[in-house]
Amino acid sequence: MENKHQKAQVTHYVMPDKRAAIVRAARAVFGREGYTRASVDAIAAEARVSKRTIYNHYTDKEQLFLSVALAGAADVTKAIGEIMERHLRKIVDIEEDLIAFSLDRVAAIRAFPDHFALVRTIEAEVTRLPPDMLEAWKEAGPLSAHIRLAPYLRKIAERGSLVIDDAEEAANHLTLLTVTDVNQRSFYGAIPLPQEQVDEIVTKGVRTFLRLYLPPSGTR
Amino acid sequence: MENKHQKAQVTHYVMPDKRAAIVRAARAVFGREGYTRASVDAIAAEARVSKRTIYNHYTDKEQLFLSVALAGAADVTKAIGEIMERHLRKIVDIEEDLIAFSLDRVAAIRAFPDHFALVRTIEAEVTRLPPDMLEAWKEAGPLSAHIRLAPYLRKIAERGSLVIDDAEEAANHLTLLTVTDVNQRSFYGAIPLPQEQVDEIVTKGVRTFLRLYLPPSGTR
DNA sequence: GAATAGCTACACTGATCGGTGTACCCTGGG
DNA sequence: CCCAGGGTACACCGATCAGTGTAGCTATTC
Repeated sequence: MENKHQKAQVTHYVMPDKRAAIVRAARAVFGREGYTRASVDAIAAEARVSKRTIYNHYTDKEQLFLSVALAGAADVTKAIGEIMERHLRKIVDIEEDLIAFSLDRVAAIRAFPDHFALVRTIEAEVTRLPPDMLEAWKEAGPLSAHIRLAPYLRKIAERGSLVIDDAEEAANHLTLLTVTDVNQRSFYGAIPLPQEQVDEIVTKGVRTFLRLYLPPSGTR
Repeated sequence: MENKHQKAQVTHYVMPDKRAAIVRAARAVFGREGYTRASVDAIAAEARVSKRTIYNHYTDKEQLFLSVALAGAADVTKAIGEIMERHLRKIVDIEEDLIAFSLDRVAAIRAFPDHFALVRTIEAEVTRLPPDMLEAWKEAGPLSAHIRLAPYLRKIAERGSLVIDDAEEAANHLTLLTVTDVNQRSFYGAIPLPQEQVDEIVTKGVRTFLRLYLPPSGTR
């Protein structure tokens, strides 16, 4: 236990970014084990931090969990926002761009495996969560992704590439036909789908979406 | 089964359908508390049964859980099969019938609250489940609902009310646009949606489905 | 009326875990 | 040089829980 502060390399007691280490570890352990199974001792070990330190930063196991859940949702929302901006700001080929966007969006889920494992835990614990916390989480996470997609679609429709009257509904449809379908089959990536299957679902999903929203003929 | 030939109220040690009582109680407690939180003592109490009896019927907490999960999936699949048969055998008005079907299908979820609470637990524990058990559960439950819907749609298409080339894909689309949407927003009914909102989602979902699959003009 | 099968009550073990208290240690600042 | 703040190691408490063992009860069957 003392072997770390010996010579050097192990940047241990150096940073007050203990907090960040705790958050990362908690995300991993909560995701891996679920809320009840996850022991604070295990989180402390994974964070290379003493259990006492955790309780100096957080009053509760529950508060730690909620804090981590909210932070993760914000991270993911931000990442997805960037993906939207990257693919949907300028449309070249509507089908290609929507497919590329959706593939990246799906890939984002697999880029945050710990967080989405934790999402499954949240959904399981949903009845035991403080209602205001649940609301806050929904808004920081899943809801915000929806709401932020709509304006992009609206703008694309204004340029004439799509025919949309209810942009939020359209956003919902695109999400259901791609991300939700993949998530449901892969349990948010916990039981991963082969990439080719993901490609197929997303491609077909976007094409189906376009059957709903593509202008009838040659409006450019 | 045997509880009737006794006069008195407390139908306690009368029946060997202890098993049924245990299953019901386990479903409720597992659903309410999640796998880890649920204590075998609590299940025994809820089943009005001694803990020892549970361990005489099931080797394990885990085996009990899996057994209950499989049985519940079968129950729900059967119920949904009946709903399909009731609404989709004979089509009168395709829109009305699909809406009525989907509303009943959504209602079925709220008719088995314990089971779907347990579904959320399964999804959370998915990485800790024996893979063959997960496969068996998927096939007894969610997958089978999909697969059994497709033939109905195919038959409807043969009669000319819909234009479908891939019936399984169409079934998937109908499910995504109605049941999945509702489930996702309500966490499988754990945080219930107001009925009017359910009606709206389902109605719009079916109409969107019909935009995809309704024959172009007057093919009767 | 005896045996059998299923159930119950109850006590117990071993382990885990949330949370706390405490004495000590390291570091940087004045 | 000393002090304060944050970290650590460690021991501890009380509670919960899976699972077992056992002795005794009840009803049915032969």
